[in-house]
Amino acid sequence: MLRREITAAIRDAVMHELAAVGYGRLSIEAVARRAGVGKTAIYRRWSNKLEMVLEIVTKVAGRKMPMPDTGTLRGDVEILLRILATALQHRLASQIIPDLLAEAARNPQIAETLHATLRGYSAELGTSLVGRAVERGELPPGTDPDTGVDVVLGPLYWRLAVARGPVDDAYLEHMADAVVAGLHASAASAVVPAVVPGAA
Amino acid sequence: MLRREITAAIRDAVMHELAAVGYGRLSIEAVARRAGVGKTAIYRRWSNKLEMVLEIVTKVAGRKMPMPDTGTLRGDVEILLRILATALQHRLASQIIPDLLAEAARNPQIAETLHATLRGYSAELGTSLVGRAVERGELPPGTDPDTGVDVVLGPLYWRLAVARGPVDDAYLEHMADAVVAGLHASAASAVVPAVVPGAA
DNA sequence: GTACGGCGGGACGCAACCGTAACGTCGTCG
DNA sequence: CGACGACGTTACGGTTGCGTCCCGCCGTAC
Repeated sequence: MLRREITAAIRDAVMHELAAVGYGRLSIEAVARRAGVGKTAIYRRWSNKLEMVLEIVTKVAGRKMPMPDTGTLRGDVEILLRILATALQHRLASQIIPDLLAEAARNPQIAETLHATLRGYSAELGTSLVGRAVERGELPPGTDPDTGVDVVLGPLYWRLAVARGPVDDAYLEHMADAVVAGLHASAASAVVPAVVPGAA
Repeated sequence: MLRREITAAIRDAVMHELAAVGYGRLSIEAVARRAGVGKTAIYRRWSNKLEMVLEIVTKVAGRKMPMPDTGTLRGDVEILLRILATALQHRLASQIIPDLLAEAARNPQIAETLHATLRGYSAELGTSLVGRAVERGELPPGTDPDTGVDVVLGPLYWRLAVARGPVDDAYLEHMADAVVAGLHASAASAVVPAVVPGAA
């Protein structure tokens, strides 16, 4: 029976170590040191650095993201931006996420795991955000949810994770306006003809 | 007199090694091996892994980005998206850029160098793209160039470097429409009052 | 009370790198 | 021709990490 507190300590140490040195430099010994644990305890649970990191990260990332329905597209977008901004400003997340994304560019197994998770979020987000807007009549049917997700998440991710610029309330407000306008425009320009019932 | 061909071989090897294993795992010995060069030749040029990478990367990134003036905001945006899409799909760039960005999150010196370069591009882009649109009357005066840059670059970066989804001509067209709309909206919602001469 | 199993600690042999130093080679300049 | 300097090679001692093994400790279940 593996002791839970030990497992928890290891998970915690992995996340911090990941943030501190990145996946490439992460060593089992450093994790053990930080967790105050013997290497044995780690190898008893996972057989690989890769396996260990993937299991731990997916377990963390698997937590459901809240996706409230505010009743308007603008409201949904704004709340989503706020959630994302908060998440991306957490110390651990802001270091681990870009690191794993970079690592995914060269490790197929990490890429698969990461992008599966991301696809999950995106799909959920696309259907709930764009889908509900379509139902409300705020966006035309046939709007592409994927493109919509890019428009919503891209700018804020760029600012927070790439440019590392400041984000305040006013910025989020303006961005929400811009995003909603962008959604309308991308929907309008997507000349995907609606399915006409009975047509050949 | 250090031999140029050797220096060039080392530069090349560093870029490839950076793409293959990332900054964290990059070793001088591996660079020397790949370049077909002795370690001595490397230490004769740089004293550090950090110094070496920074010098090489900034030299590569320092190449001027073409920023044509098409006469319309829509045209400028579209051509910019095409340039960015091409750049981000290059094998080396698509692996090195995210890697260094992730590394920047924990190495102040890399962060400083990278963000200085990025600020340079952004400033140039903001003044030329947004600035010219303002001069033409396509955007209201007082439009924030920084927010504009986020709106323009963010979505495409997200799709190419994060979600790793496909990008074709149609996508770029829709995205250009969305971005232009977003720029208008963010400009309109930015209630930065124009400076009234003579006001208190 | 005894057997069991997870635990930390420590040591193992092996491999990769670090940064430096001492060679001998080769092209170039004078 | 001779000196010089950049080069590749090899070796150095030292560090770090790997994955495995054994030890003695300790709580729990029987």
